[in-house]
Amino acid sequence: MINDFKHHIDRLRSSGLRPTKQRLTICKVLFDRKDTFHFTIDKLKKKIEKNTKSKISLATVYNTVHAFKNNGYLKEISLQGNKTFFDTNAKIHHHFYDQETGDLTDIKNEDIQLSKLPTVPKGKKIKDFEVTVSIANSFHNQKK
Amino acid sequence: MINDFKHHIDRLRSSGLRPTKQRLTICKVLFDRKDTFHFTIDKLKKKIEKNTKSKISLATVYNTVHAFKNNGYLKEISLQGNKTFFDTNAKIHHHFYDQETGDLTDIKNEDIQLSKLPTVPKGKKIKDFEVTVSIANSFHNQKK
DNA sequence: TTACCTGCAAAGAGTTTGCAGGTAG
DNA sequence: CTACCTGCAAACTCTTTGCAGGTAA
Repeated sequence: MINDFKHHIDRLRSSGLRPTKQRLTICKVLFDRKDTFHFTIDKLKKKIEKNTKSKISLATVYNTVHAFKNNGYLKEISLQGNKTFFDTNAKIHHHFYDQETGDLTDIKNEDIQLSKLPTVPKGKKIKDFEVTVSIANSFHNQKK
Repeated sequence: MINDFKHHIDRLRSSGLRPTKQRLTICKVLFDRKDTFHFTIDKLKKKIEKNTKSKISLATVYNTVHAFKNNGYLKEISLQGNKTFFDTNAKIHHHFYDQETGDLTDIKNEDIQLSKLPTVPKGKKIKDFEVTVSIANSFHNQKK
């Protein structure tokens, strides 16, 4: 369904974001796919440039990703390390994190179950929760 | 029990780490306390300098914290954002993360319960898992 | 004496910001 | 026309690295 941007245009407008060429490209890369997509800003920028065979400004990618996150299109993932990952699946779900390769994969919601959640501090409300399961090869020494 | 470093010296030696003045100071700040301590490298450096009224090199704090982490004295916490937090509680446990203040507090192990863990990819083993519960004031708008 | 450790400064990686020019409505 | 958006470059923050001098064993 090439050049079918209507859906994306409507969504952007409904969030008060102008449907610019760059934003529509980003929407296409992020959301016109079956699988969920885990990415860093840099990886996304490279993917866009590969797909479109043209350049996009880093600042634009940052701005757009943050706008999409603030509007609930994307979710930022909690991870060790100082790289920021985002996920096109904005619903509550969980991840395997491979300590050796850095790979991130979704855990299907039915494959993990919290039977008890703690009571939250007074005046606060649970906004989200996230389980990260760190994995490695069986022979891996965790100390390094 | 001021100046009682024996316990720390023994532990450092058993990990192949020389018990230097700086490392003992860091041990004292991190482990001679009842409560668990959540910190960034920078926060730890400032705390050390306040306690000892003298300077310590940033590189030394980094080196030491990483050595302690690799030897299992400390645990790195999975969080959103690009700041690295460590925890003096190296056992499996979980956190509340306050989206507004950035505060991190422990969730007691008995207050949270996973009744089901997913099967891991072939050849891999679970090394750790961590639940992060994001909280905010009840009137907080998650989109910002 | 030798291997390891510390401190300093420089370099690196990732992210944010300021602003001039461009574009959607 | 006006507010918003993009691209560039500079600035910032956090982390890592190289190396000379110092210290534990």
